[in-house]
Amino acid sequence: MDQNLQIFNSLSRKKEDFKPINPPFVGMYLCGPTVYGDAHLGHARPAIMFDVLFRYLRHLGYKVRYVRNITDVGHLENDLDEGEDKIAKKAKLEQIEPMEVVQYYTDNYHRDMKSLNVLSPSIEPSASGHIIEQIKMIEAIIQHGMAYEVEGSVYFDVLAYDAKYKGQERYGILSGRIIEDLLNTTRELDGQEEKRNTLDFALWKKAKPEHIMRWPSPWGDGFPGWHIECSAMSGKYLGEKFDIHGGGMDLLFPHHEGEIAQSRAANGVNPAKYWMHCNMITLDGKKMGKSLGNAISLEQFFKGDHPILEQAYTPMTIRFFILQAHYRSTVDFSNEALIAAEKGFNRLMSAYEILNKIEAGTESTINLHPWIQNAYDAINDDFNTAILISYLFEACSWIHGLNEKRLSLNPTDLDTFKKYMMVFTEDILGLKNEKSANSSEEGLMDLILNLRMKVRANKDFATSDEIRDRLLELGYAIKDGKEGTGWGRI
RNA sequence: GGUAGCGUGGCCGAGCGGCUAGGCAAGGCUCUGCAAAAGCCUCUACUCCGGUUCGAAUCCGGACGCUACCUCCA
Repeated sequence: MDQNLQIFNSLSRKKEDFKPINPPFVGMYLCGPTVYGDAHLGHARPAIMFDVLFRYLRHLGYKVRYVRNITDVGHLENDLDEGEDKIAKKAKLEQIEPMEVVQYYTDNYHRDMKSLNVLSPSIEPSASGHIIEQIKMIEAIIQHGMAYEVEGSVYFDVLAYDAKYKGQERYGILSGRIIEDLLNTTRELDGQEEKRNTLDFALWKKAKPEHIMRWPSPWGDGFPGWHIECSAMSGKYLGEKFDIHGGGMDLLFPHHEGEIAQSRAANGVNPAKYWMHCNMITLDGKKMGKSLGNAISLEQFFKGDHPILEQAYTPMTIRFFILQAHYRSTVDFSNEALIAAEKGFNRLMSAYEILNKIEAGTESTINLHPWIQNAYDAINDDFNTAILISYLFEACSWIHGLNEKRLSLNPTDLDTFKKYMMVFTEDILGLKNEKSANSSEEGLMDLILNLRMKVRANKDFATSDEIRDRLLELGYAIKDGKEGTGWGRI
């Protein structure tokens, strides 16, 4: 916990020292997915970024409660009165129960996150399970005069809110938006006559008779608005004021701005001390997004099943690829970039494996301490995983040096080196070797390679090359080396 | 139009005033029966134009180009 962690706070647009509100406890909340479609590359980024955050805070000794929600109600297709719940729409399309859609895509999301070695959050609440909390919160906002009911729907009164907090934290504090500008530039949308102001947003929407997802409320049957779920659930599990709230940059406005306004209106406080936003993953320089139709699902990446993909990419390649860029930068997807990431990652993992076989020497020719501190400094500097990875590659070349006896470490230092390689690679970055060979395969290959070695000793290169070529056809690459012959699946 | 931000070597990507990451590709070398693999070495870039400074990719001003948000979005 004695590391000097700095986090870029979207609220102040500056890096700030991380000081938890209630050490050693840390509460963090990440806006999870709306489960109406397959998880795509864009979902992976915040999940991985918060995973590293979660892992690191735990590594530092904090007691972390990590809440990541599942949004399974309430997202309007648009802000029109005809607006229809996303889940309901999908359900109608596929002729199934809305909760069936939710279950299916939630399972998919979990499966993909698990492949990416993303740890489960401490609590994963769903919006549909917290309707009562949301209603209570809306009632509080109405009571404080910052929301109003019209025809069974409830809207947040942005101007009333702004008037109340003028001079302190106006509406727009997070996104830098200015009410007057918004009033001038907000597009004219139809069907907004219920609202007092175009900026107002729905807290509760009346459900039409044909609407299938609906809950009873003091204002009649309906469903919650988009932003209220996160406010209600974060408040319930993390308290009115917690440490870190995050999500994709596209949620900064209006979603997170709305959350701040709702929480302040209901209980007077900005819910989070630090707001973190990760940038977009782009495809040909354009944001990858479901609604833009250019999203490639994680499953498609893992299987190579998409016209744009030249090959399949393993989950760890995806994770490594994302970690190689800083979370606040956009990262542009391309086959070339992913293939580069794949090769780099394999090199890292093969060195990591060799490390286990290194034997200690009598003295140390590597000074580990600056390296360890540099690596910590990198992660402390607003999670600069790219820099941290560069130190891992420095370590790679040491490992090769140790392996070839050009370098040496005494027993204590070797243990330290191994320990920190594990800390940085596995514990913090969550990278792991995914080479999977079952034991019978292992045995068979040992047998074949031993036979080939004998043949080679007799200079029967025709046979040895035949073995090599036939194995290649079967998808196994032979790697002759000084220390014997290794192999790998292609 | 408003609000954030970006423009770095063949490609991807760090960088927050001097020490000028890292990965991939490329070239060379080592190893090797050959090949592959692997390892080692090499490769000095910051869109443009001004300014501040002893010194700028890094700060300031301007131009051009690009992106995100302002509608659902990770």
